[in-house]
Amino acid sequence: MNKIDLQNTLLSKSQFIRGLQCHKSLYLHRHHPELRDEVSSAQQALFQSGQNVGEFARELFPEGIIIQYEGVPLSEQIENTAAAISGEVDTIYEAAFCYDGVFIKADILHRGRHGWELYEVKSSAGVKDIHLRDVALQYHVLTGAGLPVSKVALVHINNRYIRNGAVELKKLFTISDFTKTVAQYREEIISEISRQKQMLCGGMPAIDIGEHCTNPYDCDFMGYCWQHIPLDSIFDISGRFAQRFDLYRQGIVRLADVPDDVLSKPQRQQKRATLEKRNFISARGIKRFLDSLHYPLCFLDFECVSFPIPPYDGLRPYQHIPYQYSLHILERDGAALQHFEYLAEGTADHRQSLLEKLLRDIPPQACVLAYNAAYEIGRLKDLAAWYPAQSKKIEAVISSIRDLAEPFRGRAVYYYQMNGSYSIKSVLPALVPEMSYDALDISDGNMAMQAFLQMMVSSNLQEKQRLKKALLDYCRLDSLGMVKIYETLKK
DNA sequence: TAGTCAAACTCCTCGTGCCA
DNA sequence: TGGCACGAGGAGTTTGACTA
Repeated sequence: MNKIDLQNTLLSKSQFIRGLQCHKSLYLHRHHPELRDEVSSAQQALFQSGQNVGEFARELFPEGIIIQYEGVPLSEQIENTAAAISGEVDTIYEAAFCYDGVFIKADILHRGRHGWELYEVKSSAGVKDIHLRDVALQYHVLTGAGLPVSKVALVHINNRYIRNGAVELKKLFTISDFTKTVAQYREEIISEISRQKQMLCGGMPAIDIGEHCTNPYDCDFMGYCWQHIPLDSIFDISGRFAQRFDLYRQGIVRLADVPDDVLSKPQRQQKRATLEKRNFISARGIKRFLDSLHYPLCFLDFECVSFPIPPYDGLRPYQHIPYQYSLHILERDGAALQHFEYLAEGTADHRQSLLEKLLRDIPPQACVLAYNAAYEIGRLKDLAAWYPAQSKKIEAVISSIRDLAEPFRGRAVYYYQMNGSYSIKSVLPALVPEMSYDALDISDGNMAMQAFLQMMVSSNLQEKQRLKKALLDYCRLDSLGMVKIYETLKK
């Protein structure tokens, strides 16, 4: 979008939504965009996936024209939209309008029997309150600009749809009619636009941090607004802690000042461990867990990818598809560690070959350890449903799975460096400081998913090899990290 | 973005004790 | 015996943390 044009436009739709969440965020976005937090690559990937859904949904109303916006001034986009409306065109994608100082782009605009129908596409699996305000704003602008609007609808993913053959758009997407609902928001939208315009003409609004910083979205300026929060604050307390902001407003910010009686038992443990820099270890709890294991021990970690639009038959939207695993095997105490792995290559459906290799790699009668095993169990159950002929073998693996996170979730082991978290990304550096994700190109599952997608589409052989190595390194570290955690527990 | 799980929370039922 | 208050315990719901 043209920057100069944006400055001339008082509000864009995304800015209005931002302002609904917090006026200060909108003010900073307009006057101090340099203070924005860095957007992670994983967030960018998610944003891009949302865009793809929007483009895919256009096929619900095919043969429309698109209002180009790359490098095109806003005024020209609006003129092109007006020309399309007055012509013979029945469907317009990215139609541009401006009214009341607000600029919007409508995902899909379709000429219906009784007027124009507005379809806003969301990649989520359901309708959220913020979506209604989004379309209410668009309705306000469209009708204000003189367009007769007969229908306002939200198009979102139907996550119960199961692909069977070519994607059936009418089943993949749910279209919910909110024509009557948006009218109820009219007064609210008009007064909010006025409030936001007034605010932008003045100084920065004095809005303190609060629940609005993360609801409905994480604010881009948290790094700026939250800089006065010290290390070891009430915001580091993990788990449910509804009084967080009540205490903050009473001036209680430091973890040390939080009264014990408002904390749960694990939270009190976290507070004590953090303040006294001490670890809590229950030898009995560890023994109970270790006694439930037996050799050969398999340490399994899956990496998965998911798409809003299912790429293969039998898949639901956003269902996780395993594309990689790393498996370390310890045959007996003191034996050499064996390693097996699988990484899909190319765009073909690789689920069956992954499953077959996995079932070959896991020895019979093994005890399989996974970290937060519910995730691995879920993927194995999916594989059993996709390939019923293998379901007995898969069920046997599932019944042998033990969760390595158990001693940490149950707080039999708590290191103060874990900061209330029991994820492997917190536990491993605390227990085994020499093992770190920092040195890797890929340091979490989202990055791995993005790298895998890049690897699939990249035509550069060198880049493919680099991504392949990074993916294998990352997944190997997860399962090897589990081995190290197990060894530390044994000590 | 979704799904899963466990913990925390809420709500309800039931038992107990007290009093009139 | 009935009415009320209170607490314990269970069931159901919500939330947060986790995975990708």
